[in-house]
Amino acid sequence: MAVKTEDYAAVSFGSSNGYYNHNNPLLLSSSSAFDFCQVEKSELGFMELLGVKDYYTSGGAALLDFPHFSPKATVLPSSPVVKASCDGDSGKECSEVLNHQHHQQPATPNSSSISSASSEALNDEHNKTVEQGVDDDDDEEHDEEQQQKKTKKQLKVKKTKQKRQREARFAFMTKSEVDHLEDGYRWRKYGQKAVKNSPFPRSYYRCTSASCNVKKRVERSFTDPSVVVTTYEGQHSHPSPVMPRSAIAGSLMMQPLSVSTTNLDCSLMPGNYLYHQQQQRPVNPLTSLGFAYNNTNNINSASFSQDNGLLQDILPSHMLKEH
DNA sequence: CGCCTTTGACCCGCGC
DNA sequence: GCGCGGGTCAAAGGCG
Repeated sequence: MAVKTEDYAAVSFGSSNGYYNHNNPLLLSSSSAFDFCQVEKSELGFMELLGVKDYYTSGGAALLDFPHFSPKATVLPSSPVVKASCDGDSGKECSEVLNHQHHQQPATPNSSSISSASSEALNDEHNKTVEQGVDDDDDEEHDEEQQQKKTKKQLKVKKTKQKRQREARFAFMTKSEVDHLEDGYRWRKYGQKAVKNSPFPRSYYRCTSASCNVKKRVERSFTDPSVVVTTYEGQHSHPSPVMPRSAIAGSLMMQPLSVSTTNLDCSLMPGNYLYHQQQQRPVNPLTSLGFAYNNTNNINSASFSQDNGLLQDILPSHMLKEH
């Protein structure tokens, strides 16, 4: 099956400890974005695939400058990272796909694709209210109305589907106790489906922001129930609504462990998640992983020094001792 | 009351 | 044409 390279930018990453398997059917079939993708091992780092020059890996784990994963989530690591080669043409690397997509769809908050999507949605809403405004007791006309509604609904579905195919998708595997990871955005669940050959259902979420068309799917790996596969689709047209001040303070406290992260190409990131980071605070991979972000976990400098929490999962012990 | 989840129904694409 | 699986809708209900 042929897939246009601009349609999908599927990125997955696995680990040296068995999460990635070249022949793993889960990785290829659990998300429809991967149905068409041939996954290959690559020497590229995950952040590199996304256009990030500086990143930090250690001991098979990576500190990704990524949306605020909940502290209970471990981002499954960087190396070896997989690249998705689409279109059955093994010569095409994922980085090319991403760049291609970047050129085609500049991820400015007011990109044409986003504004057209929202205007279409508005038009649909308008049509709906116009239809509902016609209150007729005649059964025949009522049936006709129902028919029209049905037809328009179908058209709407078709339109959204056409649009959907152009959205880039990014899939991530995280080791997490909770299915729905905190990533700094607000989501509304709009569906849940059983996944074939899996005891775990797949959940469908949509960004609650009015004009934002970003969706994500969350499912648990049936081969390893501790692994959650999250697939983002689309790009946020707004900054993250969840950015408490404690995150900023926390990022400063964490600075001894921070690494420089420069030359970031935000447009390549799922959900444009670096938007607020560049605007509001220094980039810090640790805060991005949620250490300083989620104040419900009361992670502060004191508790940090005593209990490293997720850091123990991510950082090798010798690194923790250094601080 | 607003926001969110749940869940059955529905639509669509695809393979046989 | 039919069945299956993926994705979405929307009414109903829960919760703070």
